[in-house]
Amino acid sequence: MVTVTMADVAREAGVSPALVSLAFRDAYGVSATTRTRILETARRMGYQPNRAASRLASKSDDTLGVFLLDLHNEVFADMFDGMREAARTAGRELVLTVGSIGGSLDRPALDSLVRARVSAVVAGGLLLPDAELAEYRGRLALVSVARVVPGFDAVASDNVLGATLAVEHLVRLGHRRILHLATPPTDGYGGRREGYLRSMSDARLEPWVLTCDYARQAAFDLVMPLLGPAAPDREQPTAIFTHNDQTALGVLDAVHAHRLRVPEDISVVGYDNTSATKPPGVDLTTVDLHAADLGRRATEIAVVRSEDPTREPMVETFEPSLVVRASTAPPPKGHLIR
Amino acid sequence: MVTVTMADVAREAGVSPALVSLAFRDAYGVSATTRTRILETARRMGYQPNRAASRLASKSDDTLGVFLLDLHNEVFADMFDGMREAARTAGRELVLTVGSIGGSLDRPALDSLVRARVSAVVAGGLLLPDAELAEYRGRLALVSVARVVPGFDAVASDNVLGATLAVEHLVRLGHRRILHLATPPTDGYGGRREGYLRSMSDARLEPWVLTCDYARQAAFDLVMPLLGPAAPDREQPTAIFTHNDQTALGVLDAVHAHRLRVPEDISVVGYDNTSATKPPGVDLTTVDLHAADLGRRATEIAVVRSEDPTREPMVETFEPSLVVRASTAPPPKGHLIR
DNA sequence: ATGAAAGCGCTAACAA
DNA sequence: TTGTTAGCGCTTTCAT
Repeated sequence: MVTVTMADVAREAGVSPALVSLAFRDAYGVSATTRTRILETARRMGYQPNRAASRLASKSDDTLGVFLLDLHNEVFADMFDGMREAARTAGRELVLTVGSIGGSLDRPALDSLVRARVSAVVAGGLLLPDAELAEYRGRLALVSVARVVPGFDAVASDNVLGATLAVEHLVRLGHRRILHLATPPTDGYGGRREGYLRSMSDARLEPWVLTCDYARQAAFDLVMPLLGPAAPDREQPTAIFTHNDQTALGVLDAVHAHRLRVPEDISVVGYDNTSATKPPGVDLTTVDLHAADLGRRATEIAVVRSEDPTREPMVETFEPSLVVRASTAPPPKGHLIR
Repeated sequence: MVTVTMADVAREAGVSPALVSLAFRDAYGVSATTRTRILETARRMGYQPNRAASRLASKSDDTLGVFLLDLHNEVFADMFDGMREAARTAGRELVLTVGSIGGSLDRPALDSLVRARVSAVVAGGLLLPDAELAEYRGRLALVSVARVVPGFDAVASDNVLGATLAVEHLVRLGHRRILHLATPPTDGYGGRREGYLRSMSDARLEPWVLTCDYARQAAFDLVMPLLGPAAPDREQPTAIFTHNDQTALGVLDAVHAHRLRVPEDISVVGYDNTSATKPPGVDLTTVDLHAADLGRRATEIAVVRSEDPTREPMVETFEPSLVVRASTAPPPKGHLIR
């Protein structure tokens, strides 16, 4: 591979390397004509600055790191859209690392970003416990998206509110046996479960929580046995509220597998409002996390943070909203009378 | 942010920086005891090597770049799974860049990888024309996934075969009016369209091709007017074969919106075998691209390539396979008699 | 407006 | 087995 260096460009353009550097970062003090000549020469030679070298030489670095938990969950694609938009606006580059559903890749991914010496990291879907994340304090400027991590910046969403909106919607429709598929207990993600429990209690209803992995298949496997005709009638939920859309889709899969109808036989509410919930065939009622907005705002904060690493951590909280679609309706008559 | 350097660790461990460097890359010639002491000290201090510095100092770099077209399309998540597995096996780090559906971000993303001076790039879903990619020859070691790019390594899939499998399956079921939703004409992605045209011709059927963007919504919008009762009967397809799963899902959306049934009223075949096609409610017949396998193999080749940038470009071609599910059946009787 | 020179944190000979 | 030294390709004073 032929690699063009700044010195090559300088020689070709008949100037000093320093001037090329200045021209590329359009600093003041380079005459317009020389600048154009330098840039033109560089373009002709296919020169791209060596980022490793510039990062090393300059104290400040303009690239931001991104961590996303799982590419198979579209909510992270939504977040990324927002991040990219904000990065573009701020003129920052983004380097992406990816975790995995179990959370076992959180650490390797973050360490990789530490090694890359990015000026700040925007992280969506971190699963590492607060205590372990604390080890990164002072070593990595981190902005957490959709989860509050003590000691770090965060752009959060009011999950308690989101769950409350969902449950109250179902209660208002007349549901009483509302099952909640909750995340495995992980630091920072308890809000949806908590909001569910609180709203159920407020409505004087008995809570029913099952813990469920993030994957569609996991929800399917978990719910299948609950819906069979074999299951005792009173145990059948009339509505299921899940902690994310993936699992809601898994629930729909199970419902369809039993040849039951949504919402006539059972109502389903998801969380995240990913695009897969929108199509006519799905039409899922869900809580909109506003993932792109969270990602955008978190990135803006990361920019600020990278310019001033010392200021106090800031936490901004967004409000989710309920998107009512066709997957929710009053429960079947038998259940209403009860 | 406190940043620990190699010199810090060396001082603390009472050795020279060079020895720390050796210890970290567990080279021969460092006594076991010193190595453990060094590593232990480093761990205690939270030291992570500065990758910018090591990349600069060493000619060879062990990180691979990844380009993925679009995070909203799960086929790229599948590819990435394979890439990551291979990278892990080879002990390489991965840095990810993301493009966008229109292809307008291909260049910025690739340039970013050039600036990062990664040793090789594995690219899935490149949309840049062959001629423009040619500019990167000699400047970027590129392994293209699922597309052949002249002058570069590639792990391709036999798209002509894939389309043939799909069409022959439909023809065998008795379909005659088979619509194909093809990609916009882009270098390297003509195979599916070509395979469709050839198989239709072989079956003495009239081809019917509409060009359709990659997105689910685009397919929905395109197909909606074709399925309405208002549409002249003879113009209604009995089967639709799409260039990817996203668009197939869009077709299903449109079919459902018209309250038509799959496969009784119309058959649908997708392409990619992403996980969203598998659930009971979807159960889409599709061509399996084996995306993870492609990604894995491409990454293995990238490793080889980065160790020997001079060898001839190699192209490996995988065979797709047809996954028959519930979205295909013989056409409605009326059409059979015709 | 431009150039010279030092140094960022590492690696890679070469010495010891 | 360990230390010394000279860069890697940039940025950044400081001169000119």
